[in-house]
Amino acid sequence: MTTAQLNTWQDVQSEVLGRIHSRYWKPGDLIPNEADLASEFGCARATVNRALRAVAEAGLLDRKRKAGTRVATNPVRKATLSIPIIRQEIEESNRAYSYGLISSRTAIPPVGVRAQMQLGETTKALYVAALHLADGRPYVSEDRWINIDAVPDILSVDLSLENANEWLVRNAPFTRGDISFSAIQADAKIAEILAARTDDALFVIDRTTWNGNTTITAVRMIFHAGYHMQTTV
Amino acid sequence: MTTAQLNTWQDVQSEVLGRIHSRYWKPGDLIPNEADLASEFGCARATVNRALRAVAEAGLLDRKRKAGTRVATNPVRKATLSIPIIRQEIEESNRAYSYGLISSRTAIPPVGVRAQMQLGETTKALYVAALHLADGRPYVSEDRWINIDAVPDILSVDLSLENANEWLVRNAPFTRGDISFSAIQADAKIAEILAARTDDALFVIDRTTWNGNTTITAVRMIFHAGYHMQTTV
DNA sequence: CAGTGGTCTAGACCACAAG
DNA sequence: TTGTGGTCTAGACCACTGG
Repeated sequence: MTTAQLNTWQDVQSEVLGRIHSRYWKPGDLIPNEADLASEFGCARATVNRALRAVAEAGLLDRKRKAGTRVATNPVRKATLSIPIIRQEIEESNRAYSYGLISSRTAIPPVGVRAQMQLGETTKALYVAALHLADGRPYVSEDRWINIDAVPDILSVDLSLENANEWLVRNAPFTRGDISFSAIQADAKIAEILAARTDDALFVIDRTTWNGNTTITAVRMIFHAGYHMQTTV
Repeated sequence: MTTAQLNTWQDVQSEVLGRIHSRYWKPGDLIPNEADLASEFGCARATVNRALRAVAEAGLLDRKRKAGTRVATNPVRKATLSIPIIRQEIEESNRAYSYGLISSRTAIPPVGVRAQMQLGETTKALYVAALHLADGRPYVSEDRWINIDAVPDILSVDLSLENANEWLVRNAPFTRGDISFSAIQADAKIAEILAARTDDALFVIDRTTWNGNTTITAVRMIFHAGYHMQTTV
């Protein structure tokens, strides 16, 4: 295969992707090393490296020192989904965002939440229930526990005016988060909140965020019936 | 702020993350330019660039030519979830994987699928229904339409022996895919297949994949009741 | 041990966009 | 117009790991 000058790493990347898609390099194949590709493409090795690294991050190549670079046999497609800030998600679809605080109080969390947040049996946390609306219609309900020790300032915030998530995002940076997606059947209570029918299937996101080893908050977001979360690979 | 020599881009990255988390650089702040940081850290500008680019990709910085680099005000957390190959997902949890073909035939797809796949009104496609099991118990049902024009070889594959997804992954590379996650209520038919109860809430992934402008396949995966998809940010 | 990818450097030029 | 990030280069050394 002869190749013209490929000057940018994007050029190299698309050449590489082309060779994979055309099956000129097949799954499992060892491809030439960076130095060889660089001289073939007429560019510097660093440029080839940048391109191959990008393709490897996308999951289409496996790279190992000494062993070389192979076309992935099980191209594990990585979908990057940006965890939406609800307000943005709603406003980007040209609907009016609004927010209602349902309840806010300190209490000892139930055992499940306590375990998830690694809190003691007698440690109180701030419980916040709220509803986000799009064009006045229920969009997602939010059930949140906040670790007061980690974020004491939260107690002085008026959560009927400012949405807890947005306050936390701005004032309580986190280093790590676990996210879980699932489906639940609506019970009478959540059905009423979301204007759904009992037994409707609802999409749920559970998230716990940490700053180092300290839990910041655990939240369950239950979306209105019919919600889809979408992304692209 | 004085800083010792930071020699690797990872060093620079953690210093930068530290300054963001400690709020030494606050959301919205303009941070020094690459050249200044390079001299402060005692490394080359390319090293700083590599570090800042990584942090920006994680969503914590916004970078613009001429305008400089700012700490993101709405740190859009990007969760990368690797779309699982079902067999791997099951085997990694130390359960036995098995697979059953329910049906395989060519037919004209229903209008929704036809639109999604951009097929003509009279174009036939291959329909495959299958069930994946973990330790003999239903794990996920798969309902798939395959564009025969794009992948004619699929017709000569014995899909009772080889799982359609794995065959496609190996033999029909794709350039692009749309994915959607949602929740549905089990009807009698799917409830029976998945050993669930009617009205159970089930987690669903719909995926359409393309090679250039050609649709390869559209698939709906309906997971057993109680399934969680998890990831980390 | 030796080949491969991983990274750093110093310098250079370019593309974009704010003023 | 000009400051900023984006990228390329050529060369160098290092870290990991397969054989």
